[in-house]
Amino acid sequence: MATDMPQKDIETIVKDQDLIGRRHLQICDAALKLFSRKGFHRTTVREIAEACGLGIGTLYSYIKTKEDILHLVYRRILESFEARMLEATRGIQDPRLQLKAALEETLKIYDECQDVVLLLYQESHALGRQGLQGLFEVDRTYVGFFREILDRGIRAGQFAVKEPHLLAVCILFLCAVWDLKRWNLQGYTLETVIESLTTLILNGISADPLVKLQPQ
Amino acid sequence: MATDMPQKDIETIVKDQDLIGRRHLQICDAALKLFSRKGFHRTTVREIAEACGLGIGTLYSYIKTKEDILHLVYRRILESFEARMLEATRGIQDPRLQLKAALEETLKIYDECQDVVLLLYQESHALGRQGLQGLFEVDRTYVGFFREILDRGIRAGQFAVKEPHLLAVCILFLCAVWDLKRWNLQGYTLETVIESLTTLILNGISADPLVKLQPQ
DNA sequence: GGAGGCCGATCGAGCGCTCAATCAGGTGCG
DNA sequence: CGCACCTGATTGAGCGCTCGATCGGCCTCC
Repeated sequence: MATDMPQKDIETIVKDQDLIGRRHLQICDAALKLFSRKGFHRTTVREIAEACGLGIGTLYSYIKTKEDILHLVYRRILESFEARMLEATRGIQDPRLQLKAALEETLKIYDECQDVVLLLYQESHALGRQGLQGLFEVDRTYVGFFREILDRGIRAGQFAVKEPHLLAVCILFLCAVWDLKRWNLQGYTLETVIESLTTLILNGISADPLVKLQPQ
Repeated sequence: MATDMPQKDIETIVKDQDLIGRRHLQICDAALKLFSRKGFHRTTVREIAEACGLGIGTLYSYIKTKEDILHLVYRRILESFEARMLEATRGIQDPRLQLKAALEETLKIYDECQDVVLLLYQESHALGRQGLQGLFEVDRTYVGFFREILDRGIRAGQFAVKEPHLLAVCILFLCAVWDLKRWNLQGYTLETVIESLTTLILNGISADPLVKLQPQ
């Protein structure tokens, strides 16, 4: 599962693989905080070095360019998202309930990590072509996950969807509204959003319109 | 209509208001192309000056900072979006049809102006607080427009929506999927997306589930 | 002649990145 | 054990450069 994404392995001066791993974690932690607060462009490499307790030169022993740091951060984030997602929906049989659970978990993740999601949407264009391809790949597996749920629901006759892939993309995208439009959603709670989106989507794709979730 | 948004009027050296207006248009046109192609940060003021046929010094007679240019561009874009939107839905009585028309027009705009929409989502954080407030204001009127349609539909008993504002935000946001996730939507046509989103949303909020649009 | 608009050479702050010097820990030898 | 040696990680001053912004002189038109 995405463990073998197109790695674009970062060139390092240092040889020790174990050390590289630890340092990369260190760098990610520091960079993530700074990027979230100030954005990628406004954060200097010096700041990152200072924040993770390394000299600039040392930092550059573990990366080749500033962009590499962004790449590290993204990779780490998306892997953790995907893991949580799989964990939260594993073993649910009913497609309707599984979709509901997937939506709920994604929104919870997005709620906890709003800084990160903003970073993903706003700064990803700072990556080069190769870096973007890597991101796309991960996103595709995430979307593919929603798509599988939709497909199962369609086969079971519960969902009426003509373009499952398109819809999967839309559903996942819609979750980001909570982060990208939060300034226009003040006053709403996470629970309200979960409920509203779930209702909208489940009703929107339901094959049997009489079985409405949360009819009220 | 948004003509009196919090203007954050740009300080200029030049006095002639008419000239300022023309020059600002000139600057917008040039900057928009460059920003779309290279993003805000990677575009230099020198390039903008050259592209709009002004000297750097002259350009700086019509703005105070580089950020001002972004602000000008955004203002112009959003005003034109709103105008098209109003034009396309004016006079439609049935809330269902009006919502459908609003969705369709928004998606068409977003299709034509994908560079611009990307710019809006990716670079808006380069604006200061004041600039952002201005954007938010315009976005709110745009959202408010969808909200009015929803409210009318609710009063008419056609829509079952608990949180109309939240839903309006979601609907408008969802349209951006066509631009922000286009790399994952290759192969789909604008028409397919319009149809799928319209179906999803109208079914998702319909009070009477038996009246499905495009049941097929 | 002077006010208003135009110009681009110039400034200097700030950036990503390098590299020669330094340090720490392991290894072999007497 | 102690010393010499070596490899590889660490350091930060500084290089080269870019960019936003300025400023003083120039042109044009009333």
